[in-house]
Amino acid sequence: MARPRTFDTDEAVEKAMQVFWTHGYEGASLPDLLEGMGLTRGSLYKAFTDKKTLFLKVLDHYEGKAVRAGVDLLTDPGIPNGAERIMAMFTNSYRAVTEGDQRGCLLCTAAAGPSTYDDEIAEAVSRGLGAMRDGIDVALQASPKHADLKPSARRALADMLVAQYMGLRTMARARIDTETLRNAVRSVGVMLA
Amino acid sequence: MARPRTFDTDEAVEKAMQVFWTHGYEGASLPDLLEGMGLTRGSLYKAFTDKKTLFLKVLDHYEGKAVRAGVDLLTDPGIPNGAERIMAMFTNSYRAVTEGDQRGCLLCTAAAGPSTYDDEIAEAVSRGLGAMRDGIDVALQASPKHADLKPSARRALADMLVAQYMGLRTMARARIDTETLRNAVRSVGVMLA
DNA sequence: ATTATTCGGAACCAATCGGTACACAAAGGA
DNA sequence: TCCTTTGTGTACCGATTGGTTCCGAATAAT
Repeated sequence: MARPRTFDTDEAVEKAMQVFWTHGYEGASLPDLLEGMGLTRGSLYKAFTDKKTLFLKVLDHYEGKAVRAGVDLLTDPGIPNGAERIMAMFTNSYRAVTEGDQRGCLLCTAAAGPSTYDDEIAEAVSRGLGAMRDGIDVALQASPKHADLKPSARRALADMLVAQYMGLRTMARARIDTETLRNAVRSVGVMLA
Repeated sequence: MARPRTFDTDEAVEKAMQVFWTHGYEGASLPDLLEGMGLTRGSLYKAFTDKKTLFLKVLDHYEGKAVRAGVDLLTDPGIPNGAERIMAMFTNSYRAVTEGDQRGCLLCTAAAGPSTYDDEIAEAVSRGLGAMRDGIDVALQASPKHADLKPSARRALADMLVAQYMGLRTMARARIDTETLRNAVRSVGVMLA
């Protein structure tokens, strides 16, 4: 009954995510997005309403992909010791940098940027970080050294580790030297050991 | 021999800092800055060359003021236990939020933003964070529990604490609930105790 | 008083911003 | 086949961006 889309919406969101991830929300211009997504203004606005709505979709996508991957790792029973799962998460972040990815974490970049003045973005960021916190909490329950912490204390430790994660990834984005990042990760390991 | 400035440069930089602190580098428009600083385009460009140069000046000013205050606290012999100094720094950050200041840390915002693509800004951010790290390192030397760590391990712990600080302040900027921030600070206290 | 010099202010600039309007293309239902 | 509906592409929009130019005003040295 009507002309079908010639592009895949999910693919387009995925590509938009790459653009936002690199340039940040405000730093990504419409032309940047159009080129990265491989479509024209008409299509973008028809399918995604406007830039902010697209960004919210991208944040959802990021949660369902990057955050989800992290949570999967944090809850992976294949690694019996939960502290090791947490360390794997931090080590992965470090390795991303050494392998050339200095974009940090999209959620963290959004936290420092548009979530300051936009409630919906702030809410999405908060949701994503909350998911990470819960994942860490589950991992801590599987850590011999932390399993019998009081739930409130364990949860507080998880909050601290989320902050640690954010700081680490923000430092990566600022191109802080890898030695410093390595040190920070190492110290987290000492703390959890 | 020539007409003198009718405004004080340091005062102008201080006011510019407030604007950048609130809106971030890219988010602060020229009109924002002009209004906040109380001068016109002609004066601003005559005195500060351009927006980026002004921002670098602002970062210097921030280092000489906010960062310096933090380092002073971290090295304050009036608090004999260095771990307590560090906790005072984190507690101050938390209190800033409860008192209504959700702007976070200018350095951290710059880290997530323009330092990604501008080398000079990245360098200034790195320098400021390095100063904090050194301050924390000094504090750790004055902590009975950490004084006899190997210097490399102590330094690594300081790096971790800087990341923790960045994460905490970035979360504050994203308006994460104060309970979470409180938890994170509390856990840092447990770790250092 | 004259002059050299810099300041402050406003007009102005091209470029870019996010977003809209509209004509055309494509597809399925009648 | 025609018509309705929706996607696509392009031209266009006003607003805003950071930055420049230029002129009158102010000041200090001569």
